[in-house]
Amino acid sequence: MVRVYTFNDEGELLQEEKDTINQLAKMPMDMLNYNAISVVTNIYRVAQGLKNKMEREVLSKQGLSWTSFSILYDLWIWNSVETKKLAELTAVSKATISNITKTLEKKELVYRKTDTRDRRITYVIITNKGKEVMEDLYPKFHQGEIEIASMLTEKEQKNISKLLRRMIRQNDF
Amino acid sequence: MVRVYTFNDEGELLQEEKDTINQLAKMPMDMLNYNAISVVTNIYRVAQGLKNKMEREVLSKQGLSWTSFSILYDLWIWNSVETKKLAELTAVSKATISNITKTLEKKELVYRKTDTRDRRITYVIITNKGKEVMEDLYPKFHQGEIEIASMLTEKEQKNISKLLRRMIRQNDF
DNA sequence: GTATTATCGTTTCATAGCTAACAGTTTTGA
DNA sequence: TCAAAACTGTTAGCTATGAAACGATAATAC
Repeated sequence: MVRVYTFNDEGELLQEEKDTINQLAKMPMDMLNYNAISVVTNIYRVAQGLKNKMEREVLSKQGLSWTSFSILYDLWIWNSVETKKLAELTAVSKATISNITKTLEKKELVYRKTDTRDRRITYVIITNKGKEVMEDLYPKFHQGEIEIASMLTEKEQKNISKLLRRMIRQNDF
Repeated sequence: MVRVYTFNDEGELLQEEKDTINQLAKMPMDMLNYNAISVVTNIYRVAQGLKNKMEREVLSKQGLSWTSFSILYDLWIWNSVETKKLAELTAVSKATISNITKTLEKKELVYRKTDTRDRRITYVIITNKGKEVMEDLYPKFHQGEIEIASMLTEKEQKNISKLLRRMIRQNDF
């Protein structure tokens, strides 16, 4: 759960940090936007926390990483997806997809198949064993999501989702 | 920017996905908590987006990863920190700290020093070159934070931070 | 119709990240 | 006192991650 700043209990940046930034970065304290710092830091911390929680409590049961699980989930939904499409969907590099697919293939959860017409294209296809793994993991994964979000009321959940989607859209994430 | 679910423009899960989950995971659609799905997915997506943006637009100038930057930031503030403390602060394993510290040492941004009294303890200390790197990077990093958060009003920024901090506290992230 | 260009996936090489094993050091306990 | 236990950091061995180079294939241009 990597984080940059140190906050106190009220979510305020420590005075010592403010002073250091002021002196060392030659940035007067009134040039620092504390709200922006807080938004970015807290989003990242929650994201890392939930990734770690899921990998530790759910995905480790099947020896899968978050990204492996994401890819296997896509294949569970779509059955067969081109390597290139997987890279776009999960927004990791094609090299990473290549590696992860290799790992999933070693576990016999997926297999590869070259397109017969355009032989540059490779499809990745989920196996029955892969489907069984997802049938086992998905309900537990979703339970984890519910737990994590349960710290907010339904209204708050809708609200935070709306704000996050705006950030995604306008920042082109 | 790894993500699991596919949403349409309104932030709704695709019907095809609902059906698949329903059939394959034997989870009736009314057992799925869409708000929880949305919260978790969108938080993760924003986090990955901001990490990628920072690494691409800011940190790559000095060849630093997000975690390397976090560690160097801590050292910039505190000057000298024990390896063990760095692992706690950044919440990565001590093995990772060992590796990253080695990389930072190779770049001459930090150096190590063994405690003279308790020789099990190793301090990591920032060099002048490390400080110069932070003086260069930090203002650009903070500018990136401001940009990302600027998609929200000040009131929304305060609100989302409050909700995220509650998730951090109650989930023990 | 062939040469150039574009596309796709893998490989290579580097860092990041984890768990487990290890080595050295200090503390504890009887 | 000194052997056992606890602590700290590194190493070993694995997967994940990306950029760049590469090899194979297909599309384009002339």
